Amino acid sequence: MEKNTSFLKDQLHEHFDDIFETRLINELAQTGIYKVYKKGEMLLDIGDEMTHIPLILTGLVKVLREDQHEDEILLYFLEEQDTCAISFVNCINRKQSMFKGVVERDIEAIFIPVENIDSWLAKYKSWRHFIIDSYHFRLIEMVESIDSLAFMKMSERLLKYLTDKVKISNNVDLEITHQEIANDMNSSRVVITRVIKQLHDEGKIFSTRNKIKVLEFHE
DNA sequence: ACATTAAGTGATT
DNA sequence: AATCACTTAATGT
Repeated sequence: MEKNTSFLKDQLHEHFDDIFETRLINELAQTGIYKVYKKGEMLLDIGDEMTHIPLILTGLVKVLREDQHEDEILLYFLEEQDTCAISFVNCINRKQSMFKGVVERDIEAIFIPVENIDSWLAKYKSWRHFIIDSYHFRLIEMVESIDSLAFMKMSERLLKYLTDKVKISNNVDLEITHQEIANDMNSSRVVITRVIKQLHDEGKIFSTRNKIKVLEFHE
């Protein structure tokens, strides 16, 4: 037990040192549960009851909304230093999740039990800021997602999707199929193929089987 | 060489 | 922008 706690402490210092104060890190290390998930595993399904919230050390999780007919739409990604504050509210109310979380790139995370989350809000300023910032950031991403759906043309949406992927993976070379993109964007493969071809011809991307290189993107 | 999976295309709604 | 039906190209065994 002692060994495990010190391992968690090290991990937290490595990834969250600039966010959390030492006393909080000690508490997190005592109550947190360290877990590793592989790509493709589901962290959370719609309807699951929330018992823990994740602090992501490494890797990437994508958060999706799903309708009754298994159609999915990508909402946002969680990466290092992120948590899902939305799930935190669910925790406190003991409500079921509205979202689905799937591992996009192998993750290491520390799971914090519900019981502590609430009391730490009053106790630790850094924890309070962390949760509020996270909530704020998630909201901004949601608004972007709505804008994209409501106002942008397919080609603009796709380019935003691709450039977001580039930013997150720090790599302009993406390994992805048209079908996977269609799933994330709740579109059809044929439509994606045609828009990809258009962007390719415009010189904004370079695409081959299973690969897309993003040539033009702006911060 | 063959089977499987990804991508391209015209026609239609 | 979506769907159908089909073709063509790339890749794995």
